[in-house]
Amino acid sequence: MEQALVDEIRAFNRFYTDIIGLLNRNFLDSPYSLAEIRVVYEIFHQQGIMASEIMDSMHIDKSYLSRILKKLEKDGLVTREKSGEDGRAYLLFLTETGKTEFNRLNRASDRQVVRLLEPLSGKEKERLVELMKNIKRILTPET
Amino acid sequence: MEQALVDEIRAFNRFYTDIIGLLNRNFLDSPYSLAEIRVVYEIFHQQGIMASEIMDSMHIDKSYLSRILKKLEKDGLVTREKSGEDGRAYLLFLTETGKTEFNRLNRASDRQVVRLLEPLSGKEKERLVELMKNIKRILTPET
DNA sequence: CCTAAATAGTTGATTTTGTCAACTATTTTA
DNA sequence: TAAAATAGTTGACAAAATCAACTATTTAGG
Repeated sequence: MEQALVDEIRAFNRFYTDIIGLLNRNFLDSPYSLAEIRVVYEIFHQQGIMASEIMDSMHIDKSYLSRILKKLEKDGLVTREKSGEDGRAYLLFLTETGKTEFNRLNRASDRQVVRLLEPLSGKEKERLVELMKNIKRILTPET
Repeated sequence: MEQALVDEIRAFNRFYTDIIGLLNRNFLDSPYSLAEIRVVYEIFHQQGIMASEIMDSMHIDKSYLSRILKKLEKDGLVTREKSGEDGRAYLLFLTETGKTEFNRLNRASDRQVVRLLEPLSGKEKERLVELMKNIKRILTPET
């Protein structure tokens, strides 16, 4: 095992965990938890998704998810309708309110990203995004 | 605000949150929480650190940290001694047991990293680590 | 085609994680 | 040298997450 590589990756993970923590911190003074926001994100990006799919992608307990969805529905961010194909399942959708709220939440986080980028030159910003794209490319298995 | 850049960074964060989640998942079937492991990490890397310093770097409530330290001390991973310079403070150290345990915890996580790297060629691995180093360099403010 | 196993989702009970306020004991500031 | 700030602890509580048991439906195998 190439321990040096593994160590570097561990170091990066620790470093980047802090960055993500910084950017997530302002979600925390919204009325929603990170898990709840993440659920909204999943539905935003895949209208009509089933709870069990969210459960798989988030690695979250189905009972916990069920309660999160109940709250989001109560708050009017999410609606569900019975699946035609599977009588046990519901299809989840963001309401207009849900979409608006999702964008509102992201704007606060975006401001934080902008603050993070502030000290960088235009060239550095471009380069950063290039690097990120490349990491994604390498770590995303070919289809 | 360069929205395209911000969007890319948001996408990367979401992507990398999943990676970190994957790598952290096997910490979760250790007897320690991520917060506890992180505290051990901080002490490992700075023997003699004070609780208040950990509190600042982890953005964790001091009462919560106090209880984590109590548990780690009870388990024999951490010891503390009164600071000579500040009569209110304690200096924290990992015991040999603590160091051993910290390495044991990391080994499980390392195996997961190796698994993640498996599908990559040697060249891709090198490149990945290069990219990570560059991101760190860009995002770390000059001293 | 019909029973057994698997899956989607809910609910109740509980544990774990994290926060808040109040407190003691020191140290710093002005 | 009194007032404010800081290090850390404790008790009470709230939020987040898990576990087991359950209903209802669907899928798989004999």
